[in-house]
This record gives sequence, C-alpha cells and structure tokens, in this order.
Amino acid sequence: MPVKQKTDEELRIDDQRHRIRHSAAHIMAEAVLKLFPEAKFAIGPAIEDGFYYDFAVERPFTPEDLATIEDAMRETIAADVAFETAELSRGESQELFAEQPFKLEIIGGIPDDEAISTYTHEGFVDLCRGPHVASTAEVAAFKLVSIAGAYWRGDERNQMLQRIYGTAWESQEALEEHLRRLEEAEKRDHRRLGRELDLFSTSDQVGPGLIIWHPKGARIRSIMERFWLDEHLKRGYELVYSPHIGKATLWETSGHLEFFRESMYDPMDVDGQEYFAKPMNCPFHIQVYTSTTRSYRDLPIRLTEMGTVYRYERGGVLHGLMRVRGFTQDDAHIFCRPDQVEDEIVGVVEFAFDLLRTFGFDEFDVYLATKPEKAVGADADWEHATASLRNALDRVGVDYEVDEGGGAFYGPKLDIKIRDAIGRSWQCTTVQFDFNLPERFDMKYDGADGAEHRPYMVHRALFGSLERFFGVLIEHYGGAFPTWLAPVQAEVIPIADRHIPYAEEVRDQLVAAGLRVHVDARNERMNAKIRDAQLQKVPYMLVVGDREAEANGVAVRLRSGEDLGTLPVADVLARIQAEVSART
RNA sequence: GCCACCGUAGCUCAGGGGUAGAGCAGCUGUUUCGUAAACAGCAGGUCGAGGGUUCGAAUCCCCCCGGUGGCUCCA
Repeated sequence: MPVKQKTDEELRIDDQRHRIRHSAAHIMAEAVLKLFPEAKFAIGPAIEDGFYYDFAVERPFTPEDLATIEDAMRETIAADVAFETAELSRGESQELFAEQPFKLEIIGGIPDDEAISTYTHEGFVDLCRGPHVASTAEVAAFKLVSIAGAYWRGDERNQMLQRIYGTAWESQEALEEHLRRLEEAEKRDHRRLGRELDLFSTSDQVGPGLIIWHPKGARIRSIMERFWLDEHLKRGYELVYSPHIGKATLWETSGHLEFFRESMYDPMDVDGQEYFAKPMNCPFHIQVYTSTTRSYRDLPIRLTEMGTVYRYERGGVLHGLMRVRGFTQDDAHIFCRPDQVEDEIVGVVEFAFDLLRTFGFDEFDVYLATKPEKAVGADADWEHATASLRNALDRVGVDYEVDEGGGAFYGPKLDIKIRDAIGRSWQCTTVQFDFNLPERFDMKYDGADGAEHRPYMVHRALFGSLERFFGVLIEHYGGAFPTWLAPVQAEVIPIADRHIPYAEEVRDQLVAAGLRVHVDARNERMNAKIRDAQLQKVPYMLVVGDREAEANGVAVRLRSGEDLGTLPVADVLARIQAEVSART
C-alpha cells in the first residue's frame, strides 16, 4: 500500500524530462507565433509524458497545422539555441506582454513579493517560472499528438482556447518506447476487447451510455456477483432489492431533487404522480430501516444491493464502460451507533482490500477527505466520524493521503484507488459518512437509556460501479481473465471430425464437474482452432486426437503457449478446479 | 454541453461529383489435418439519418444522431 519511493536516478530523469517537456512547450509556442502571428498565448505546462500549450487563434488548428508546427519546431531544435532567463519588475513585464491578455492576467495573479521571470530562446520570450533545459537541442525527441478545445483556466464560462498536446523525451528510443506503451494500452482498451471477446456492446438503437451485456460478459459478471454476495453474507450484510423508480416526494425528502437534479432524468407520470428513475439506492435502504422501530440492540444493520441507478451524464463524457448513464453499484448502507463506527469502518476497509486483491489488484492509493467549508451535521459528529476513519486506517495499517476539505457536504469520506497492470489508477471503493439523510428521514433507534437516538449512516461501494470495474478488469488482464473468471475455461479441440464424439465426452465430464467448456467442432484445421482459442484468450486448450482418445486423456496447451503434453482428463479437471477455488 | 476529428459490408479499411471495393468474418462445397490462419465458390451495402446544391451526391453544403481525443462536470 505504501507508495513506492523513487530512486535518485529516477528523480533525476523526472526532472530532466520535466525540463524537456516544458521547453518543448515554449518551442511549440514560438513555432505557433511564427505561423500565426496574431495568436495569443495562455499557458503551456509540462504534463505526464508530455506537454501542451493553449492559444487563442483566429481559426482552430487542423491536423495539417500540426505537421507544419512540428517542422518549425525541428528547425529551432536543430539551431541549438540557449534558453535565457531574466527577472523583470511588474511594470516591465506588463509592458513586455502588453499584447498578450492572458499573460497580463497571469501577471496580475502573481503576488507582489514574488519574482516575475521570463525565459527566452531565439527571440521568443515567455512569462515563465522555469526551469528549462540549457539549449533547444536537448529536446531530443518529440511529437505533437492532438488538438483539443480547452477553457481558459478550466472554467467553461471562459473563452475556449485551442490546445495542442505533444509528447517529448530525452531520446528517440524513449519516445518510441512511449509510443509502444500507448499501443499496448490500446490493445487492452476495454471497448476493443469488449467487441473482440464478445463481452458487451452499446447500441445506437438503445442509446449512448447504456450497456448491453453479452453472454460472455454476463457470465463474468455473474461470477463476480456470486462471489460478491457470498462475501457480504459472510460479513453480516443482508441482501435487499429495491425498485428502479420512486415518487418525487421520496427524492424531495432525500434532497436529491434539490442537490442532484441535474443528474436525474425527467420524471414520468404515474397516475398523476411524478416518479423519478433512481440515481441512488440510499432512500430505499432507508425505507428498510424505518419500516419498523429499531433498538440499539439491532445495530449495526448492514444492507446491501447490486442497485442499478440512472444518472444523466453529458454526451461528451461518456466512455465505454467507464462512464455510462445506467450502472450498477455494489451498494451498501451501514446503520450503526457512534460507538460502533470505527469497527465498522475497519471491517469495510479490510473487506475492500480482500475483494480487490481477489481481482488481481495489489497496489492501492487511499484518500481521506475531511469536512468542507459548506457542510451539514454537528461538528462533534464530523470529528468523531473523521477520527473513526483515521483510526480504522491506522488499525488496518494503511498509508493514506488527507484531502483537507475534500469531503462531501454531508460527511467525510474515504476513497480507494487501484493501480492496474500498466500502472494506471482507477477510483473504485468509496466509503462515505452521511449526516444528512438520517436527519431528513428522521431515522432513529431506541437507546439503552430509553431515549431516541439518531443512527450513523455509512454509504459504501467496493467495486464502485460494476460496469466500470468490469472495464478496469478487462484492461488490467488485457482480456486474459484468470481461470476462475474466464467465460470459457477450456476449449476442446478435436483434430479431425472423427474425434468430435470423444471431444464431447471430455466436455461433458468437465461441464458435469462445474467447468465452462466448449468444443470447437468447426470444419477447421487444428491450427486454426488453436489460433482462435488463443485470440479468445481461453486459459486451457485441450487437443484431442487418436492418441488422446486412446489414452482417455487430453493434450493440454495453455494460453501462454506452454505445452503440458497429454494428461488424463481427471488431472486436468483437478488442475482447473484448483485454480478456480484459489481464484486464480 | 463546448472544441477538433471521424462515421462506407459483422470487423478493419480503400474509394472523394458519373449511381460501390478489398481482406478477415459468414454461407456452400472439397479437404480430415498434431499445437497461432487449408482451398474454391457464393452471398452480403437505402455509403449514420434528414434536408439542400447539381442533369447527376457515398463524395460538396446545412442540420440531426452516434463515435474518438480533449475541456468542463463527476453525491
């Protein structure tokens, strides 16, 4: 869980790359100025793997412009000119950038006691804190990647600027390595694998952001759900189910219509009453709680549901399984007494790590978000809840970062992000206190003291959204799901048609033992069947020919390409079953 | 929602004012094969939808829908 410390050498390279990228941004700005003299400059920082620069220009850039700009940049780099820095007074800098409104705005935002510096190369002066490389030639390898619109200062009320993204490296090899990594990521893209492995789709006819699970994807999902349910039952959660719509009054009480309306779909009319599709499950779980009086002895109550919610997302943000309009949360609500929360949080955190590890993730980043400016609930409750989160994390022995003021208005929260096989980070688990809903729904329990008390309420989702988690899983495994999850665990490959009956016998034996097995009885050569099974990333290929039928065995090939030779069917069964029970 | 780009067969793509093409997949036939693609034939398209310009539009223009990369948003 601790974040890995970088070595001195790694830090040196990071610094060098940062300089290169920042310098590349300047060189690009200079090239743009040469080609578009009227361009106004905004900002141009180094970012992960590259850089960008934002410009206000008469017309948007085109892909052809990128090539022209690249050429101009190459000239500057070939000229090997030095970067020179200077410190200016406020007045001098304002004079220098008199024609550059964005720069003037930035200068206006620099505190009086801070120095204003510029970096200059080849006559191009930019307001800049630095640092840069000594000379343009150090930008050894770069490539302009894409054009995008971007709002000035990231605020959509502001002017939209034209942003050019580029990548830059200390050597041609490093650039090529980066491009290879991008290709690798593209091969893992869950949208591509979703189609190639026939896992899911979306349809124009259904609508964007709405996922259609195909048999193989649904198979994996059902395995995930079964495992999920077993683990919850083991840990004292109770399963509930709730409807997909609820009356407007419910959402008024919960406050969703007041605070979340822009993410909710318009209501439908049912017998003259307005009903809304649910954007969250909590109000329903609260109904379970409030359906009867509760005693302090009943607590904690842990209610869980795979609840499908619908939220309006703007068209431009939809992305495969990662950002959708209808998704299923592995939701749970824990209602407990203040003296129970810390243990409850420990339980949730340990549960989350167990669950995520089972799905092959072992690097986590944990964030604790505390009370924001605007918040509901008593200070004492906030303090108690936040302390419980901290104590729980300490007890579990987790390193975490604190996001001061980053909590929701209704309670502090804890987020867990996972790192996938190629180092990308994904938000999954979230654990949130809620001081708002218990109040709004007037939840209570009878305490040992005979008085009524307000329970604590904790929302938590471990996968987060099943759709998104599935997308992350696909990319993490690159479609090669471990045996326990693989939609087809073994493909039986008869060499000639006369081996089909035996192949079916083998399949039947394995299926009877609970495995997912398919016979490739197509009129194809064995080589083609192996190729297709490889491309489908089936963990086991069981080749059967005369020899195997004779020996009552199968020739086992793994998707790694490894050939295990001929094994008795019973041995293969045992081997696969062992992997399934170990969840590998 | 905003900016840019894209939308041609199930998939990947070519064609870019004179009414459509390849490979793979599919179907049919032949072949019955020992660890990543047998061979042959056939079929498959209102060129995302609608409107306009034109003698003629897949091609040019407008608008809508969908996708991609960003921005913004993300209880």
